[in-house]
Amino acid sequence: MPEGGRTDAEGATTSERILDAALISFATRGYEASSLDALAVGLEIRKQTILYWFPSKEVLLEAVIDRSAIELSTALEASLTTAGSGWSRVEAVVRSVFRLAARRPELLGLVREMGRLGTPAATRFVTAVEPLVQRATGFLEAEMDAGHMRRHEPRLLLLAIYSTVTGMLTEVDVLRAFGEEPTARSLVRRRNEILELLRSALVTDQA
Amino acid sequence: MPEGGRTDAEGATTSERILDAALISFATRGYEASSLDALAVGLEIRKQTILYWFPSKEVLLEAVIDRSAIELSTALEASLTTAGSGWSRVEAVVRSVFRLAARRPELLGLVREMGRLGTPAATRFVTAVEPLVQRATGFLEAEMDAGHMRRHEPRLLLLAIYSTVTGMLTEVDVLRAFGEEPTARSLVRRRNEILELLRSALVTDQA
DNA sequence: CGATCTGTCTACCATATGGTAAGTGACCGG
DNA sequence: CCGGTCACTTACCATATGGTAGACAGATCG
Repeated sequence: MPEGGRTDAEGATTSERILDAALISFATRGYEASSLDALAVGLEIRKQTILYWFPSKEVLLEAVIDRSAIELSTALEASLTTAGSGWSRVEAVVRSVFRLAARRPELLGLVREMGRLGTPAATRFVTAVEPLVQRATGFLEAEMDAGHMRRHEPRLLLLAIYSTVTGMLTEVDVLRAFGEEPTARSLVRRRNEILELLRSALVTDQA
Repeated sequence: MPEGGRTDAEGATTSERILDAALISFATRGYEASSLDALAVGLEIRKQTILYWFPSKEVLLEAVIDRSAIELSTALEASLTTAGSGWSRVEAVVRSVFRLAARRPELLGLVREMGRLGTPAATRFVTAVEPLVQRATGFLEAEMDAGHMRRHEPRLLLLAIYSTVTGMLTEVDVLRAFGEEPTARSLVRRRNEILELLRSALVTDQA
């Protein structure tokens, strides 16, 4: 009972394949600039098959958002729970975001696209990720109270970290302007730079 | 000799008004999602008037990019030259970016849009801003050599600063998720947070 | 076997898009 | 006062878009 359409050679259902392709297109070209026709051609499928699974383009967007929010939350939630305490935990989360970006760059790209799709799409995403933000700010606050980190407004600090990380991960063209090619080696370099920066900005006792 | 079309009540020529409206639309809705028809309606002008001044949508984009790059460079170049040395100079630049963002948010929005418009649009912008990057990295390197700042890879550091600042300025929806309303008061708060963060990350002797 | 359901397809359609061609009226130098 | 240029307009067009209606093949089931 596949549920989601016929499965292809690799065992992916049709609706999954559509979601994958849509995510990539939305994240790179943007939602409005992505056409169902182009999507269909890329999938070697007729446009109406897309509209069979997702009755409108907007519904497709919502499905993409929901799935991505879950995937993102799961990955981050995991590293937020597992890792140690204090700075090492911040480091673990940043590392896991970079790992995610290397494996599925579209996910980060979609986050970036959220800004453009105002209400209600962005709201939907934001709501889905909200618990994650809560946990993260809670953690930061506790660390500051314990004196392990320099005191900052937790939400603003988180926003700054988020901005820095996603920016350094997604702005490929700006990256090129700064002389960084989008290679795996460069990704590691950027990750280390961010970690260094954050550490010197946050940690009080460099133990 | 106005050069640029008839001047309206406020003395703006037609082509200037088109450029202004296009900048705002490209920056907020995105280039592909902006239609010449919509632009024309907003300006209470016929679409063909737009195509009279800018023979194609792409040419219009290039014009918007060029003008924005100049405006941006001028503003930053000024604060990079005027201000003192060391940390106070970094602070001055960040402050001037925030001032620019308060006055003309579209400019920062367009920078954000660059990523999506791959070659050749992004290249065009990047080339125009290139000298600025050179000056900035040069300055940072000198400060590090002088021991006023913690040592980092200058280009990566600049990229990180850029990411943080533009992120905290442009991601309105994400902002809301973090509980920040896009008000003037919030803007000041975000600016101060960034300055604090950067200072503790960069400055060695807190003099 | 026949009825029904599922997944995909063909055929269309109204609208919006960027762009071409050809006007129209105001101004301007000779 | 008249020919031409400038700024802007109306008329139109090919294409692309999201979406509707309905046919068709294969599986499932009574």
